[in-house]
Amino acid sequence: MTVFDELKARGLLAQLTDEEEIKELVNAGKAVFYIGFDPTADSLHVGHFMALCLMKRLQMAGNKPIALLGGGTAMIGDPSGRTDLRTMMTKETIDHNCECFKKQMSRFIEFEDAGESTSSVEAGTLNLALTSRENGGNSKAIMVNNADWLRDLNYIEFIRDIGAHFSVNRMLTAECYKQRMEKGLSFLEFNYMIMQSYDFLCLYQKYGCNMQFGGDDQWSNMLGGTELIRRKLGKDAYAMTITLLLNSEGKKMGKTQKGAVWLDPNKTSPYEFYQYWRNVADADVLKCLRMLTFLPIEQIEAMDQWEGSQLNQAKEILAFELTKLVHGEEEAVKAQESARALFAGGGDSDNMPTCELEEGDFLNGTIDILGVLVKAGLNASRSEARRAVEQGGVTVGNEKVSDIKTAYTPEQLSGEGIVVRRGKKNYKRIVLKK
RNA sequence: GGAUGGAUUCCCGAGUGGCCAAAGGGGACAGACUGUAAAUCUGCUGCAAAUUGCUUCGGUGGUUCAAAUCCACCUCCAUCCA
Repeated sequence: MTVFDELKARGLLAQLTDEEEIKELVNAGKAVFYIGFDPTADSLHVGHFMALCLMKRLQMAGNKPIALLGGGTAMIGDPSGRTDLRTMMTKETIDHNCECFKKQMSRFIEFEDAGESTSSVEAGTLNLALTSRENGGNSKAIMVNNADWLRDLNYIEFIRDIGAHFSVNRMLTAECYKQRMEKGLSFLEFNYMIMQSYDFLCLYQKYGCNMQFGGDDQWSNMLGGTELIRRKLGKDAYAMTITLLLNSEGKKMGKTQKGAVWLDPNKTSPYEFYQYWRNVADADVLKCLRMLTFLPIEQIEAMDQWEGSQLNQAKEILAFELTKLVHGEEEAVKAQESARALFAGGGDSDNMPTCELEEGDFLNGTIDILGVLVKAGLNASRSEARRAVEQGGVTVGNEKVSDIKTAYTPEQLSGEGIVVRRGKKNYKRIVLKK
């Protein structure tokens, strides 16, 4: 199966400027494509992950990826599909986020070393990659930051040179501004599309980048780029968007009430990450497997026959595969084992999230259950913890706690400690700090 | 710059002097039922030393025994006019 057919079969493709052309270029490994990532936070999330997977897939087929960090565009903020203004970030925050993105991305995608493209290299594999300076031979990715060409732009020059090619009338009809037409759109944000279009032009000129991929919400911005290239250079460039990963209720996936599901293990632990996918709705499992994992498409199609509780296995596979991709096999195994131990009952609790209590946490030699819940982060406040206990949602060991006055002494927590559960899925082991 | 309307708890939104920690809905959380799913039903949803106390209704001051509610100024947003 060709890459293009595979992408299609996985339901990843949303909109394309020219299907035949793109298909041909991509299958032949001749595309130089870019995907932009605006550093709006200090970690990548699931949406970025999909884009990185796409990058990986195309790279494996011999195409050359360019990862564009939006150190310049993040100064403006993309209004696409948003109902409100993004909070403005300082340069320092943006630069810091760029660094974080860089590190995370290098885990998924193979990048050229700095300076590699000019100097000769000794390692055999790299040499091979450099046999041709044309896009065909070298499929190692490069990383660029649009801060390099956007931040120092001269305003007058820019609007004469680039701005003149944009029709405000047309821009206003763009889908991505729809929601903002009701609530208000500042001139600052209105410029975002032009910046992104300019990026494409720059990359086209500098690296021969002839394709741009991105989330489906980027469609308008991407078209701006292809059009600009045609007007400025009279050349064809292509754009293609990835389907947004929506759940059966039409909401974006990868979001929890606490916020995004991050790829950074310090922001979303491998266990939480695993649990997120373990808990997707029946209706969404197959879609997620297709769009997010690298499992052979035939294998996924076979699971399509599964029904009812058998789907639980599919969820386990999904959770495991994704955790493996993001955090590595070792972490994935750990997460799976602790999940099985907790939900299948009893067993090994070695990998359970643990909270250590110190001497100061005890008042008059004891700590009450509410204190434990808050300390363990299972509840945000004592009031909340109280409610959880009163409604019968708290279990210590195998015993339901029904009295909010229940208290524990350091002796009760010594050794193995106790396992506290709030609700069905939130566990924490409490031990004494040594 | 002018006119008008607006800002209420996680979100939407009611409240126009005491009966207001603030209706209703959504979401979240907990319970029942299940398959760590969905749907449904029930409870619950500011904080705390908890039949009580404390802090909240864009901001700052003021009137009053009493202010989300009245007054003044300010900030921000939307619509129309320029």
